[in-house]
Amino acid sequence: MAGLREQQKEDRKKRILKAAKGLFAELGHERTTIEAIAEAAGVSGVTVHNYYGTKSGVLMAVVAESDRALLDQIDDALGGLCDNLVDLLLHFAEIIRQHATTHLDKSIWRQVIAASISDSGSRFGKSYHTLDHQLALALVREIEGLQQAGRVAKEVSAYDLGKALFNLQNARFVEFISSESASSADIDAKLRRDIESLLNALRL
Amino acid sequence: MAGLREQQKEDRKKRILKAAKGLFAELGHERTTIEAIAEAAGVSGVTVHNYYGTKSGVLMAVVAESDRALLDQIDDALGGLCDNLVDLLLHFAEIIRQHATTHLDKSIWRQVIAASISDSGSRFGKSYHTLDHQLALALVREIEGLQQAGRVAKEVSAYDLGKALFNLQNARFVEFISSESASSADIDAKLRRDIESLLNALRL
DNA sequence: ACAAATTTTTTACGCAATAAAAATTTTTGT
DNA sequence: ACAAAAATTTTTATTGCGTAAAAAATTTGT
Repeated sequence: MAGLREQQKEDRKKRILKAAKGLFAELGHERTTIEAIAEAAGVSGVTVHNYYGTKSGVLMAVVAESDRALLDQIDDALGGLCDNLVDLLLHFAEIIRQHATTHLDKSIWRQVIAASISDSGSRFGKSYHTLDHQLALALVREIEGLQQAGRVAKEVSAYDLGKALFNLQNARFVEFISSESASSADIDAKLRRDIESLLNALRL
Repeated sequence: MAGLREQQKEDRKKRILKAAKGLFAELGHERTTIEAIAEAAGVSGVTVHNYYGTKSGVLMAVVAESDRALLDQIDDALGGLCDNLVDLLLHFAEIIRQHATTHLDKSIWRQVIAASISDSGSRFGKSYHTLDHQLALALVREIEGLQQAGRVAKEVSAYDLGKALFNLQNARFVEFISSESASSADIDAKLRRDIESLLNALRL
């Protein structure tokens, strides 16, 4: 049988995630109740808690799923298109924002980011940060390409540079989702100023 | 009387904040109940909600108070001591971490940061971001000093550079509070790599 | 001092989160 | 195939956050 129990667990997890995905998209985070998710998934409310801990835990799991899809395509989407660091980061950031807004609205993302910080020690908090890290690594790989092409100093660590740039991007992403009125173009301009002022700070 | 009502409101606010400050420090965020704060302040639980909206709202107000104290001394603490950008930011970051850890523990700060994102539209969320911005402006002023001294390119906007550096610092600060084991020295080293790799990325 | 306005408190409710007991279902051994 | 054992879900109960509306108390203006 290779574990009927395990199989049923996987089934329930999937059903819960599917139900949650639909309800979150339809009603948002606040108006979606654990009980509603449970009912739609055909389990009890306590079972949802047993699997995902908190409502935000369920939400983070939903996001993790779509983030894995992003990871699968990010290399192709970047694909050596940019020939300099500024364009690379701006393109990267645009992909992230695009992906985020097509899947969930800003208020939901605020909950996701907040939960990833307040529950950073939980299973799903950690899993979220792991995915974030893998996203940063995609940026690192592109930077290595730029170094090969002589567009970035070979002396600097691509990893360090990639993580720093990712952090800059992430700070502006949080700003993006924190204001309903912030447009992608607004944030793009700000991020450009961030990176250009840093890159040119020591060009005396 | 020039407003007895206003006076009493201020009184209640102060009592609530004082009670909350003590309870949060003693018991942490989770084990501190709104009712306990209310009782210690001599008001009803609903009144606490009326003033601060949520438990995290109370917490953000407590933090805002200590942040104002930091703002009053940050210029002196920085006081033109550093003669280059890297040292300046590292010193700035150290002051922030020092201030943070002497007032509240990491778990509380996770709640504060999370609330500032998820409730960014609320009164106290906005006030928190305003204080953050003023902190960044202190950094901007120091950078202007470095530009005068010819240690930073005068062509770049001190404001843009200051905001970018502040964002880098803040990302590492969040990392600092997100892990109980992250030491101030660990984060210092990471932040140094962040800024150095960015500053040197185009030194071909 | 009294009527009006403001503010707090009381009261009630929905939901998240947690814990423990009860019920159900799968697994295991024979 | 069956009964005991083990694992898992459901039921039940409790605490606390957050919100809303009515009731009570207090200040204000005349």
